[in-house]
Amino acid sequence: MSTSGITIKQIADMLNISSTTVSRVLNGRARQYRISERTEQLVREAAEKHHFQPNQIALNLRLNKTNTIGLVIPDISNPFFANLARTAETALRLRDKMILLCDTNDDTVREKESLQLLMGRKVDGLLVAPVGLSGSHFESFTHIPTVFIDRYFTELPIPFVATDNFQGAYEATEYLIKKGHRHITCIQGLELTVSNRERVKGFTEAMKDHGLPMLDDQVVGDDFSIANGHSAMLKLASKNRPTAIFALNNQIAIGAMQAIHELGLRIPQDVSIISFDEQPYFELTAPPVTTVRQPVAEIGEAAVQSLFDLMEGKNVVPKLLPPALIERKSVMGID
Amino acid sequence: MSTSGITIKQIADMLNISSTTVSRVLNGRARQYRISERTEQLVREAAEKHHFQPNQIALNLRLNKTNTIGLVIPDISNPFFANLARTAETALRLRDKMILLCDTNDDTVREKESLQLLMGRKVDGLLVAPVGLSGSHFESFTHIPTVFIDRYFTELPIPFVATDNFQGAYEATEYLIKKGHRHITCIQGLELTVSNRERVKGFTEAMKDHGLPMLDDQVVGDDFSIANGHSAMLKLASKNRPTAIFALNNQIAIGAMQAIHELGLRIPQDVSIISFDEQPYFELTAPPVTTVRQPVAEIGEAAVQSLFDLMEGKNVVPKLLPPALIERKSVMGID
DNA sequence: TACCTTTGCGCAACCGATTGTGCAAAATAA
DNA sequence: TTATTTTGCACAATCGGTTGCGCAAAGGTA
Repeated sequence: MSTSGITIKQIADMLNISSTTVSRVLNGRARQYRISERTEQLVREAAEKHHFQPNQIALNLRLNKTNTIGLVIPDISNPFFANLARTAETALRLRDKMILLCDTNDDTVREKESLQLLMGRKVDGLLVAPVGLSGSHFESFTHIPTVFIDRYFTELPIPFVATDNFQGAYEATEYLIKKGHRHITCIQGLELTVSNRERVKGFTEAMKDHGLPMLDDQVVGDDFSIANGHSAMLKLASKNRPTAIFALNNQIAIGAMQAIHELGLRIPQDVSIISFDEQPYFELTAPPVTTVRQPVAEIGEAAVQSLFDLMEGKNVVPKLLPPALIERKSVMGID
Repeated sequence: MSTSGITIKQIADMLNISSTTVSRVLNGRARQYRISERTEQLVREAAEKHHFQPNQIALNLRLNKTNTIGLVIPDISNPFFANLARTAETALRLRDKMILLCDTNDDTVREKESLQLLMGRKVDGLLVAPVGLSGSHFESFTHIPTVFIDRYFTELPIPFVATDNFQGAYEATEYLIKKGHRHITCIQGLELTVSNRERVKGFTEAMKDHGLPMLDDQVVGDDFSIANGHSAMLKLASKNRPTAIFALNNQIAIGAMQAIHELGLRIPQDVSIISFDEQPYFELTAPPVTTVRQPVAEIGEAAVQSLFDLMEGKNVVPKLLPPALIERKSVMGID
């Protein structure tokens, strides 16, 4: 019935005491400020009876602290980020923080906008998977504790927690090469992201280390979507089809596989595929997909931990967590 | 460099004017309050120069409005809810609202806790996929605009937007029956949710309408997780194995299929399967899975629209959106 | 009785904005 | 010149809490 909860002042008026006293009782400072036991009782009962809930907004303003963390990610519908969000939510809940969610759609404008909005809302900290390669617009944010997740900028003094994308991509590529593949195409995601760049680097480095020439069109595609995987694969098949595809995330892999099926090609006989981002269903596809697993839960938890360390003024070092190759049936050995 | 953004008062002091004037200029009320053009210019320049961003917390308190919506869902890592979250985020961003995200893990305690927290933060509205069958704890929340998504309580005067779960389940079951299946087992999710109950109802109703007896253990399982699908399927296979499985969401389907594979059984020759919740990868599994598609984007958008109608005092009617059966290869015809 | 200590609590400022009202100075009219 | 209107802006309350400090009344001591 109460329109919006009772206030401390209303309780005070009911009991004919000051709001100061009510506040002190409800904050457990009754003893400290010599509030009589009788008054304390009365206050507690009234608060209980009317389901008193302190107005966080007022608290935020007074204490200059919102107990809120901004989570800025490119795509919550991408299971990788959804899982990250979940572990972060859980970890933050344990620490009495809530999440303001921003989905940037990997759009720089939307990202900047989101950061502005979160600043205005005075979040206590930021967890962000940034778009772009330079991160120049983060320099004006150095005063608010920020931890990058999944993507980062090494030239900025902002800690990050991410998969060792280079290593993961290198191993995946090496795996393909050792299986005898020479003509491998990498379908990449958004070029303007560090995770993509590192993966591409791992790919090219492995190719080079094994003496394989990098051809034109050996890295194709332009974002982390299913649609991109799909269209890139269609194009690839129409030309000089590679024997193996390295999909730089789970969405791209789905799209590529859809295209392969549509074309009536078989995996892995006609084309092999390996994907970044392990997902439960990769075990069930036809055939099960060999993937590079990212330690999602570890990333989420470590990021939250780092953020809290940062907020407490501790020194925080960036973390690159090791990926793991999960071998299944989507890559054929050739000779 | 600024520790946390400049305030209206600081601008006022710099220009030797009052914060009132600054506020009025920045709110475009200069003309209305007869601020001179010169003063207006000075204020605008100062604001621009120092990247003035109004403190939303102060605004919230003063205007009694937070431009924040609470999104309360059971599991953000479930792609169904992740997609819902994404469409909601986009729709809300267009309307200048942000999302406070709560993942309840389908736990009543966590849900209540989340609602309390969101109340304290004075969200302008609530989008929630509730746990439980009765929703009694929502009665004390009637004063804050709320729209249920995916799940709901018809006895409460709170509008909802959801799939017509009964119809979807009925059609799926009927499809199995028409394919000749007689021994069908339904692996359900959390019994204490309306969506689950409606789906189970659709299942049993279809069975009854087609004169098929309901046996013991014809509905098994207890939550919407992969683990549940997996363990339920293992148990089912060890006894009197049904010819078809109806998985009540995508996660359960994944788990069940994993189990089927582990057991060395074939889909659909040994056991057919049909799932709720269309997902892109269901097209790629071995075999592609026949599913009931929920109109996720429509639900998300309609829910946000309903919430705004509610906040504007309009009359809002509950919406049950039609599902669609997507036929693939995971159900075998038998005779 | 006079003085000191303890008890119990309230006053008022503050956080950063918005907003109704008031009021001097300047401009205009009579 | 005087009265009136217009211009240009500031004061102070308000939102709902927290917190440093002050102070009267009660109790204790000499």
